[in-house]
Amino acid sequence: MLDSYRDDIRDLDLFAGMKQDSFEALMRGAYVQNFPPRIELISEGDTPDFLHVVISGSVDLFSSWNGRETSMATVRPVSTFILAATIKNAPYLMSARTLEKSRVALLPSEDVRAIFASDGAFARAIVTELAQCYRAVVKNTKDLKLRTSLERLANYLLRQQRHNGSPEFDLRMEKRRLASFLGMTPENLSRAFKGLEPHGIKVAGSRIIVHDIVALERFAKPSALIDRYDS
Amino acid sequence: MLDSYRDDIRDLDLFAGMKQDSFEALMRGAYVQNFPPRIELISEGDTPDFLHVVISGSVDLFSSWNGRETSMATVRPVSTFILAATIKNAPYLMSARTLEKSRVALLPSEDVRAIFASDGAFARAIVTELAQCYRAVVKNTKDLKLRTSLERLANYLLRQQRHNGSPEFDLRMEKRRLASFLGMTPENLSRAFKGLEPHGIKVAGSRIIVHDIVALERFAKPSALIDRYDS
DNA sequence: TTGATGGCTTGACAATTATCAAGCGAAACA
DNA sequence: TGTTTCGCTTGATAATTGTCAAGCCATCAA
Repeated sequence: MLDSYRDDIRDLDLFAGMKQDSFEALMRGAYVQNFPPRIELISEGDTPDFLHVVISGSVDLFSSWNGRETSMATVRPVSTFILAATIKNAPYLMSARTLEKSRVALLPSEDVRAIFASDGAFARAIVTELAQCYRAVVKNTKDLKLRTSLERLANYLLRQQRHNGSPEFDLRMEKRRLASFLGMTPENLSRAFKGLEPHGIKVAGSRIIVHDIVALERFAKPSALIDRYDS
Repeated sequence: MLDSYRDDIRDLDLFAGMKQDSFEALMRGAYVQNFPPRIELISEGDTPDFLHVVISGSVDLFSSWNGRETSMATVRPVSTFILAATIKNAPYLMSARTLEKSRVALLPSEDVRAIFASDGAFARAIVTELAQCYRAVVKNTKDLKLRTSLERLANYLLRQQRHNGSPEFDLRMEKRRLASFLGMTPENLSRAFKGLEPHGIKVAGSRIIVHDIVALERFAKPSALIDRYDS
């Protein structure tokens, strides 16, 4: 594996504090692979062979049931995904596919579990990571259960706006996938954008302009306990 | 603290493997308290002072936003709640209230974090617990996003039926709270029960009779990756 | 017993969201 | 350059879900 990839991985909170021996043991069986867009990396129900680390590109986590499909999350570099399944050695609950050309490091699950068992610092880092993931999913559940789709979109745009720091930004994903992520149909999303125009939003293709943040916040009523990535 | 409570706690997976020293240190600052029904134990947004362990009774975890409220989970003995917030020392994302007269052990958060940092076995047990919780919430999200309310109710009843082992059982919670947990209104739940009558369900008050499991399963299409508590 | 309470149910209606079909328009391709 | 493709949008309609109001019924207390 290229040193630069190795350094990217080492810099992740998950791997930064572990013993050098452990890290090297983990890297020994690891390898990096390049994938074209729209390749399914893992399928829900499968048993985890590898812990995945997205080095570049991006990955969609999604789930299916009864012919329906929903986007659960987007994984962007540099971060891992499907840690919980790897640790528990339990079937994946979500599938993953590349959204674009992506580079992914694959760390054998057995190695991850072995080192988890022997390296206390690694175990503690996993705790922090899982606690973070858990809280993110809880926030998402609150978003889904307590808000209408219009409110979810409004708050999503506020989070993006805050993240970008600018009142004008591009959606970083297809609208159809955003719709799925927010738990609505593409048609409904299209109408929701229209519905936010009286609340300070202008849309031109994938370009979003928040021309009245105060109005948008008045409508969206963002909450730290749902919308903040930290905390 | 009574030895029997101490033993109950020690028997939890979370505490079973830790060093005896660590456990005793944890118990030193811990105490048990009795609460009447409908007492709010913690409020979302607060900073975690204690890790809670329900010894007897039951506790509702719920969240609010903009005057709306939703039930997120029920905690039954013997198990802990709000572990992630305690470990991260981050604000509670959910509130908790007793559903009935309950006995709860309170373990000071600082002690939990200190021992988490020093006892590797405890850290590993926390990983397992958090991974479990994370996966439970992911399943819940899939349930919410991929199913209609009628399908959610049908699958909920199948899970209960499986759990009880009998085709006939009592709902263990108020219908209004079940409705909230399933992400619907009480009125809608009432109609959903009616809607399941053609699919093998009979309802008499809080008594549920699954008189045609095959029909119910044909409608509900349960999935291990959403509906199984294990895996 | 009587009355009050509160959860549950029902009906009527409204809001939200999904579905289906058609058309638009930008990007990709021959 | 023209054609195709595909995501997005729009309109019409249907299904789902929520809201409001009223009534039922079991429980509990006076």
